[in-house]
Amino acid sequence: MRTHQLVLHWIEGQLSEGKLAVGGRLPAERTLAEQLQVSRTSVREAIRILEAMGVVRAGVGSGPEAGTVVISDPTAALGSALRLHVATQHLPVSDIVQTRVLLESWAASHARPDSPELTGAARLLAEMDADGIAVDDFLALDVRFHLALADAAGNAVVSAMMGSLRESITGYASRLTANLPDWDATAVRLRSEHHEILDAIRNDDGERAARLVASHIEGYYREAGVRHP
Amino acid sequence: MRTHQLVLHWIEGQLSEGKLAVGGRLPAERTLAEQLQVSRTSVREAIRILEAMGVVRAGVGSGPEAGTVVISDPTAALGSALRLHVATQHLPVSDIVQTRVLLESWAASHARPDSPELTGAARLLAEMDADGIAVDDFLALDVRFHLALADAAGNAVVSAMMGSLRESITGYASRLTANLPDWDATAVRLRSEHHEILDAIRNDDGERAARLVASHIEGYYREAGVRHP
DNA sequence: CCGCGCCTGTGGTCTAACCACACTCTAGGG
DNA sequence: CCCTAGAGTGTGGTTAGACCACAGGCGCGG
Repeated sequence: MRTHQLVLHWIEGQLSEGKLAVGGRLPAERTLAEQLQVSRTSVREAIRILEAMGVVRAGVGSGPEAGTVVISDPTAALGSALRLHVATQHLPVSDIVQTRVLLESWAASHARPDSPELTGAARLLAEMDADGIAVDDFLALDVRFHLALADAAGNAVVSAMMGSLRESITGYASRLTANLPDWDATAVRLRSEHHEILDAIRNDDGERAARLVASHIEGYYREAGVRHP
Repeated sequence: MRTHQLVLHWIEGQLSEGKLAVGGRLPAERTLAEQLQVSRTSVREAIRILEAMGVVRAGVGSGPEAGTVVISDPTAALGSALRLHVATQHLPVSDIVQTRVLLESWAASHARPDSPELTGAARLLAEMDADGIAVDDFLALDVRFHLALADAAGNAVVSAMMGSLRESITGYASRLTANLPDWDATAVRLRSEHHEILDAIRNDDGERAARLVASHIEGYYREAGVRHP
């Protein structure tokens, strides 16, 4: 076993045993290196991996923002991993879109009508209704709206996966707008579809919401010229 | 931006531009460090992250197995990320199981009856029917059977996510068997359910297959005493 | 012609030093 | 007495240079 993996396992063990929890701090790199009888280099490699996985955050200086503290940001890890694999062209974008439809339909049909996330979603829709909103701003709000819907279903894994799927194709989706024949017309349609989806969820009609979400997403990509299997 | 991120972006750029593809080799660490005008340490930190993400594999010595070569193993990345976050107890196991049901039902209903993966799945079932098979061997085959079903749907993202979900709770699932009142009886039931699922897929009855898969998984966890939302 | 070592280049690890940063303490002046 | 400017301390960030184990390739000797 390589040295940094030893450090990794030690930290994972501390997490599993509850000796290290979200918000807690790892020992300083030099201290940890001495404790585990390895070099600081190896400790740092392990911490880098944990950082990339969204498990810790490293901060310089001193004070509350400093040191290596345990966080929990699964979305970051999954997102960058997916993005990299999309770059290797071993994860087709069409598969990502298809998975997104699957997850998001499920979330829509399981979203709780009275969840606070839906209130946030409604606020986002109001912002998107503003006149003369820029395309990029609209898309940013759109992402947040869809994530809010996913969160409303109350499944952390589905939320994280949804977020990571979106993150991994953000650049791609934004380039897609160039393919649209008439952005303004599309924006009008997207707005009304958003409202329909939200209404369906609030009326506790999960099945309809799921159908609407699926056709909403697939319709967008079809209009932008993406093939679906 | 930190130094290792610069290296990371450079490599990701090479991947996106197609100058680096699966099977290709990265320049040697010392060479890359000189090219990018950074220290070898920083290069190594970037490579460690890519390795953890399942994007490269590092091998010592010389020959075909040596050097840092580009691979594509999204499952590894997602799996270890999920496992770590489960360790932080910010991803409830019940959410993972629920997501697994969602993905696997979808896969069962979209699996192509004539796909080669199903032949492999059938072979796995035959192995599981062997008399006196050890519990751990049975479970290992079970994992492979379910993954084969997921692969049969032909969506790389769903396959990777399924694999990572299974990996992240392997240890957990194996501990669960201790909760079962009568393993032998359970094993008999699981075997017959597996055959039913496979038959449904082969008869092109995706809807039935999805239902069977869902109750198969949920039934197992219920019997082992796991609560579902 | 074959086989045994040396050579080379790879990643793996370690040490030791320096930097930038941000808080904390302290000594000095008002 | 209070406030402020400075030194002090501990954090991660980065670098240079050295050594190790490994595995294939090459050349020399049998």
